[in-house]
Amino acid sequence: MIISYMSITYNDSLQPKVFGTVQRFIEPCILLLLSRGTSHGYGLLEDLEKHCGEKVDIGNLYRTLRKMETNGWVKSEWGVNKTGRDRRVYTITKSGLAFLERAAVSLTQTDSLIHRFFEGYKKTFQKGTSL
Amino acid sequence: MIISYMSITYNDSLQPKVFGTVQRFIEPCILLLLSRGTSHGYGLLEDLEKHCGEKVDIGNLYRTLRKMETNGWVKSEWGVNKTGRDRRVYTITKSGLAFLERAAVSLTQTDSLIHRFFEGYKKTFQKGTSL
DNA sequence: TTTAATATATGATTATTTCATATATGTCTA
DNA sequence: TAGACATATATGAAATAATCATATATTAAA
Repeated sequence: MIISYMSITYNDSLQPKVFGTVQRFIEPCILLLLSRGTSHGYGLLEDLEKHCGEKVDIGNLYRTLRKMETNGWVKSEWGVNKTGRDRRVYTITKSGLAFLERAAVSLTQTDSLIHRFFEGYKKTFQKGTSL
Repeated sequence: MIISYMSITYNDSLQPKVFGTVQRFIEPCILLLLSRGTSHGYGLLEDLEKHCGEKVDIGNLYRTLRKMETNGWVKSEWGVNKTGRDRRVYTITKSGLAFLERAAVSLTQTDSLIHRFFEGYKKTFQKGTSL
């Protein structure tokens, strides 16, 4: 999932490149959405972009869903779709809910780490510095 | 840098494994420390663990410093050390300060993304749910 | 009929992190 | 003085994660 800051990359390209994402942040996001009701890959894509305000790599999304099923956090089955092609519909499992809970706790730590950075940053740069 | 949440991994191992870190978070952290004064790799290791409260992979730290030098965010030179072996001493550059600023802005976005997740999470789970 | 939207998926590559290991210097202690 | 330990820098190899490109199928609309 694309979040966070822009920068030049390490490679030769002069193109600015997005980086600084929270690794595997998409997983708790998916689980949160599925905890409200079953959904399918493409539907999750739209919800993730709406709720997170960020672009999601569609290939990554489908691959992640399969991996999450391997982990036992979700289960899927083909659902008939009258208005289009059939969809693989995902449901959250008990194990998935438990992971979501752990992820939330852990993201609190991530959050406080970022805030610790901000505190230090403000302390250093807030008062009339040249930069 | 080790932060964030624990989980089982995708592979066969049953060992819990740390994941969910903010990618390349160590870079703005290093730059913040260097903006306060020059330092060397091992010294930064200690400061990062003290200020961030987290373990840092030493190999990753040294490699990152070299990459940051390639990017022009820091410059280094060998400094004589009377009490031990010589150290490679790093100084932040103007370009490094500029990147630090951009990173801070970007981390604000990361932060608000995590908070948006928390809001949704609380809305779904706060009121007397079974889980 | 061809374009677009919906829908799922994988191959290949790149990026990033972690784990293991190698090297060097200085201090302390048995 | 030999060995252990802390300090100090660094790279090889592997694992992990994300991105980019592409393939396929279905339906609606132009």
